[in-house]
Amino acid sequence: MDQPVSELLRTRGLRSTAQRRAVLTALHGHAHSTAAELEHRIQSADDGSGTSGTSPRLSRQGLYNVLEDLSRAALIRCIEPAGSPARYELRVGDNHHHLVCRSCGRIKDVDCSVGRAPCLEPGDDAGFSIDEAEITWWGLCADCRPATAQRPPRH
Amino acid sequence: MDQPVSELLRTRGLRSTAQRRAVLTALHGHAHSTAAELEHRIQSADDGSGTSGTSPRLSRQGLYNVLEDLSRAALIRCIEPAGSPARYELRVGDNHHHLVCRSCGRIKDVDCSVGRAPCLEPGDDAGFSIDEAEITWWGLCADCRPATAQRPPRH
DNA sequence: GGTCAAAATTGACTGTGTCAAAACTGCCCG
DNA sequence: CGGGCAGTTTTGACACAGTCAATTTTGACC
Repeated sequence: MDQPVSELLRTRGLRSTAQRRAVLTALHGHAHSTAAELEHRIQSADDGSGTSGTSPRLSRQGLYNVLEDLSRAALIRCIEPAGSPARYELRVGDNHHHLVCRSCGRIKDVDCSVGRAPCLEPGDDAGFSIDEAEITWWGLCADCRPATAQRPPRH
Repeated sequence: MDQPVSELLRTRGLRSTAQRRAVLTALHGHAHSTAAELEHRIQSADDGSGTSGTSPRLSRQGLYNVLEDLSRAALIRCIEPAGSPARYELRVGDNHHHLVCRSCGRIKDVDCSVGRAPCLEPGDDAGFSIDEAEITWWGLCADCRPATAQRPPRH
């Protein structure tokens, strides 16, 4: 089960190391993890696969190195919502966007209707050559919204 | 010349203090300043107005308090582009967006064609009640773009 | 299996921002 | 026009996220 991950790494010109495999598998099913969350998930448990893949030791610096290498290889993507440490996800290359709850910080992916970056053009590009439009929607998720606002007020 | 600022503060329910006036005036002509930049600008010089307004002492904590108070009063706005400390600006309430240079960090305002938040709706709001769409365009400014890319390639 | 560049670890360190308690000061009131 | 006090600011310690540089370890090719 680790074989595909190893090959994925090598096809991107990266060595297959236990640390890199661990970060990639730790991200499965845990989109938008912070570095600290990944660190805990990797250090305090095996990778949950039940197979031979036990977790390696992983230093903080090592984690940051891995995250940068994987980002540069476009195997993961990093987002930095205001007020949050950097978060990482496996969804890459589809130029999707994010919905963030102002209260609990929950993050939801939002498909990009255009699909490729930049999906949106500014009215005036001020001479920039733009390669990406990053969109973050802010609001309250269903759980955090006060009951009185669950339905839009009718005035 | 300080009178209007004082009144502005009071009309928003905030006391007019030397520190708050200094932050507001330090932001004039210096949009997208970081807290550190404001701190230096206020501590190391008078306010540049040439009038009686000399700068007060301002502690770091005091600066952060002021920035939070002014933000809550909607007198300033805070943005946090990925990879940058928080930045502050006086343009408020027009739901404008930002263009950021990946190389030098230069930030340009981009008018919002819709004008009021949220100017954009996600395809699926996942049950959130959305109040703002924050858009950041990423690219290279004219100064940072390599010469060969100054004109779009013609293939 | 040997070799060596690539990758990981170690430990100190920086920048940005926060907490809590004490001191100060605008501004209202008499 | 001076007292009083809630609202502000200062002080100093601290936390968090991330970075730097030097050393050690390791993956993968021969």
